[in-house]
Amino acid sequence: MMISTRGRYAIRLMIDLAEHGTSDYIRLKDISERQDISQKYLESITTTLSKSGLIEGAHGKGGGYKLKRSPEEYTIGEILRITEGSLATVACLGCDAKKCERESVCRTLPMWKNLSQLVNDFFDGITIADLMKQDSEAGFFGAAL
Amino acid sequence: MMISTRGRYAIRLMIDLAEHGTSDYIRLKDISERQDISQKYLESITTTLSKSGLIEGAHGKGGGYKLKRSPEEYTIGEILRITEGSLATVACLGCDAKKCERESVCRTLPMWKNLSQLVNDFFDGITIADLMKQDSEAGFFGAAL
DNA sequence: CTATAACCTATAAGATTAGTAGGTAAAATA
DNA sequence: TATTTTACCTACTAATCTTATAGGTTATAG
Repeated sequence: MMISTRGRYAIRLMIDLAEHGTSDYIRLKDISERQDISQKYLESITTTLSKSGLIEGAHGKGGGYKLKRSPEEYTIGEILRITEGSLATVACLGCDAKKCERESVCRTLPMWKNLSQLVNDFFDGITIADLMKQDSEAGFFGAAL
Repeated sequence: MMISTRGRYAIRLMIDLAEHGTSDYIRLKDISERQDISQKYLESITTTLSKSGLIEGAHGKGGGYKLKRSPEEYTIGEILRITEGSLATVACLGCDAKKCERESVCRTLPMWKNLSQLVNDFFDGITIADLMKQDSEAGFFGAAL
């Protein structure tokens, strides 16, 4: 029942881009140092984010990555669904779930569906911009749910 | 971000006990057949549940397992925290989390805390008894959150 | 005393996580 | 054009977690 480092690092990376890359490209090297995350591991994450069109990269000197939209246009839900594969809370609701023959009599399925809805709604209600302003209004977002 | 089979099977096992064992002990063999879960795997789950005092076992003929309380006195949260180890949504909030030195400046920690609270509250709001009556009022529980 | 069923310890295959290693391609600059 | 810089790409790996299985021991009922 855990969000893995991959998804968490992706969020921190996006926040870092939002905070430091108003218009310029930001080097992975800098993000790696600021966030204390291996540059190589970050690379594998940017590949995913780039292919999904969330960020764009530029080669060579002066290159790096930057956001393709403004921070308030990225929800955490979108980022996590891309980097974690899915936000399903049980295997039978996941992307590669095979049809379960107990489905019609399953006493727990509705509960998992409700939880999955809750989790997705929670993350879809928070944007990168929300996490940036956190200094002033610490931990207040997401609490309304 | 998934509840594993261990936790899910534990819930099904508890429901099975609640439905079939009004006062008698229920054999694992029967639960195994009804739920289509390996008896050996169920054994490892009952060990955990028994040690935590949620169920009690009896040896020999006529033996088996039964609940120690009535179904409405077990929350899903309690069962899952025991069988899954924890319901933390990120490693840094888990049981064996080592102190994170980024904690004071972490832009995402409040979000994880809010989510963990949400998930725990969700599961603590549902009992075994709720899951039993599901036939009539399918999927209605937990929706109030 | 025998059958039954929980209880206990150890092992293990498979999948996932969390990276690492080493190269290639493209862009800027000298 | 040569060099540096940076993203981009493919493959590999160590460690951990999940999902069990195997085989034996203990306690109880009849």
